[in-house]
Amino acid sequence: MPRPNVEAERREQILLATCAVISEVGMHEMRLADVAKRAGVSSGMVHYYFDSKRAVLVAAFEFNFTRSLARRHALLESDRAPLDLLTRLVESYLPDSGETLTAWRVWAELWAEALRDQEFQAVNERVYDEWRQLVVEIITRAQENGSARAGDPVELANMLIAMIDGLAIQALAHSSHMPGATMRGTLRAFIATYLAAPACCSP
Amino acid sequence: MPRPNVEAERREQILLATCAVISEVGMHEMRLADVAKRAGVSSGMVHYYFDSKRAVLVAAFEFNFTRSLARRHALLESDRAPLDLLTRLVESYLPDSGETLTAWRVWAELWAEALRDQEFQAVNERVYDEWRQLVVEIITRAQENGSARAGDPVELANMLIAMIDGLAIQALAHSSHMPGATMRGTLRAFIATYLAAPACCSP
Amino acid sequence: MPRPNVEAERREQILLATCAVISEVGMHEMRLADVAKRAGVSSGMVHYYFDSKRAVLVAAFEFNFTRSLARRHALLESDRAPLDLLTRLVESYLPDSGETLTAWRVWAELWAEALRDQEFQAVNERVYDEWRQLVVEIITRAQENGSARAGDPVELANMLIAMIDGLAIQALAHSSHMPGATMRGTLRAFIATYLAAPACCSP
Amino acid sequence: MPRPNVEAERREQILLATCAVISEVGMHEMRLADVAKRAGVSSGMVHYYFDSKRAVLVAAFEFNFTRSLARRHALLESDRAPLDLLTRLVESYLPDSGETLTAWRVWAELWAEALRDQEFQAVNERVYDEWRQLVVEIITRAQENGSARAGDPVELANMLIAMIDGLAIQALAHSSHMPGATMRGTLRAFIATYLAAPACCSP
DNA sequence: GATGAATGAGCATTCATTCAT
DNA sequence: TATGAATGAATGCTCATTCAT
Repeated sequence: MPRPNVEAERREQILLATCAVISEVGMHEMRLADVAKRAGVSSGMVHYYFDSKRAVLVAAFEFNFTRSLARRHALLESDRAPLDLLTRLVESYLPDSGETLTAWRVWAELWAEALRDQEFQAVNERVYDEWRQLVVEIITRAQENGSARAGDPVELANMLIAMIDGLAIQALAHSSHMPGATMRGTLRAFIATYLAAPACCSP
Repeated sequence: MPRPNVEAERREQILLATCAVISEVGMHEMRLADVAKRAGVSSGMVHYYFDSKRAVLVAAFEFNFTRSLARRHALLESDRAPLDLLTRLVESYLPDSGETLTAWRVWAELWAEALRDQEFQAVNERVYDEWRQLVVEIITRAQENGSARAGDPVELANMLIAMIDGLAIQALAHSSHMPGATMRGTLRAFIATYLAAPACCSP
Repeated sequence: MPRPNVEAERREQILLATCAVISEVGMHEMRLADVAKRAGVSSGMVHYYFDSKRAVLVAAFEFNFTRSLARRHALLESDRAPLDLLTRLVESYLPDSGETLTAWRVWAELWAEALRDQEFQAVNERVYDEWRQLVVEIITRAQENGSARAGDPVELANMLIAMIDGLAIQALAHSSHMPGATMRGTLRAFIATYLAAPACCSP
Repeated sequence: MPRPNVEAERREQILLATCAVISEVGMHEMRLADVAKRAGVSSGMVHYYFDSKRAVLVAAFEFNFTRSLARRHALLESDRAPLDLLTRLVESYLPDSGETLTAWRVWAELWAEALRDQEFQAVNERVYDEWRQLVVEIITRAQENGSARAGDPVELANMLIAMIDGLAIQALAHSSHMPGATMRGTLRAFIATYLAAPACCSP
């Protein structure tokens, strides 16, 4: 009696292993044999569920993003004040802890490859926009309750998420000029002194 | 009679070709045979001047940065007002024109690889800090003449250059949400509304 | 359902081809592609069963010795008088016939390489000592039944096997001064006039 | 004013270096660049004096033998009793000291290659026969003065020199069963108990 | 569904040889 | 004589992919 959804189970098993291997050695050094071994399946199995290495990678990038959001589900569903939520959300992306670090490294691989690969560009476009919209919405809510400065929320969101990415790259590359603390401080400063509404003018 | 500097000439010839190939196909798909062909030399010659493919890559990353700065030499030596200089400098990095685009793509490859390779990390650390210092100095001069807001110039520089990088990644990945114009507008907005001193208060 | 011993079969197939190629062109000119072609397998298959060319060579040297002994199994198990057995054994090593010639050439390659390679030294030590012990035992039995002269059987064996090797080298190098007949005659003379007990003195 | 015999000088310089390198890494791993560096000349120079790597090797093998004999000139010209001379000559070939060890290693390379190379076979034939004749003459003189047993001196010489070679191979391969002392003892025993005339029968 | 044996195209690297100087 | 820059053919090894079982 075939167990239901053995397919979904196997695919997740393989994609989890894929993300781990990408994070450790990069997508170019990643061998399907390593993925198979890590997932505890045979190499033939990987090809049974995915047409090619590239297909595994594409699926893994999507999977990486989906899990990344899922890990923040509780935070996003909490009823914190928008700017507080934004701060906590941003800080949850500091590339220091285990899962976040792995996810960042997978992200970085996707970016590098998306420079010249249309399929990866499409993945980036889709998931990165989902992430942008999330930030836009929070900023909009913050503007609505007066805690954020006025201005195009998309532009403000782009500033913030681009800054996160740029800082993360240096942090991930172990730059001595960008330890986690500096990254956190820089982002906090940006939110507090730029995104937040000026504490002025009140009577 | 030793031929003068044939070595320096050959190395530059090879590194120029290397950057072009990295930009086109990425460092992993780059073949030394392609580099040789593009440089118009034999494959053996590449190994005559460089120990390995990796050595070629490391040298190419340094070379890419050095040329990048050199292209901006005239701009940097001009006697523009600091904030104007900063704006023009930043805009010179919009990844649209030929050489700048090539340089960005090479940069992006270095970053992706620096996540897990110490030698590339060292290159990134060295050249990225040189770039950061350049921006820090301009911001400091702007603060000194009152055109930039107060605050830690290093933190302000980090915000700006991280934002440039993050926006550039999306632009380079051909995200429809980040065309060149949007990138330019976002950076201009950041400089004008955040870095620039508030145009207030003057009598 | 695992196919039975496909591995052992494939390895033997490859090692047989390896010995043939070593014999023909030497271990340094031997190409894994030649081995693969001769074994009727793909080049990748050779690497599937052996880690490296060196690993193939080491295994081939052992294989060469093992087969060499196996070919003499019937002779060694026969119930000939020890000295007669020794004579026939020695003569079976005249490097004239097909398989013996091939085996000698492989041996010679091992020796030359063992001068400066520890791994090959270990192989030589192991298999050459097995060969020495075989001769020692036969000489000992000959001494026990009075057909061989007294003396340290190991020293006598070393004299004999060293002489075989030294003569074989010249024979293999096609020296006009050491045709097969001369080699045979020299070894017979040594056994008859030195190893054999003096036929004297009996009352 | 060209110095006379700069050619002879250069050739010797190169051949000396060649023998050293062959002894250290073998003729197949020997690089002409290594030889040039060791000889203190440019790589182009080696090809100026020798047509090819093979030509260097052939010359080096001859050179190796000639020097080997030259080192024993004083011994051979001494007026020792033939059997004493033979013993000392044989012992001078124990592969332990510096120059003798080097010479043996070069010899061994020649042999291995002579198995399948006609040019090297010719070199071996020529110099090995010179060596054999030397031993034949000493044995003949020993027989003439009654110190050596009767018998075909060529066959006796072949036994002796083959035994030397066979023992040397194991000694050179660092076999734990054939240290220098064992090799010496075995050769002494052969000369004393086989080559020497039986000490019997004297009145 | 699942396995793993088998394939073979592809590439960095080495080095004898050449030749302009 | 002498140099060393330049060549390019040659090969061990990797790994995505296939497919018989």
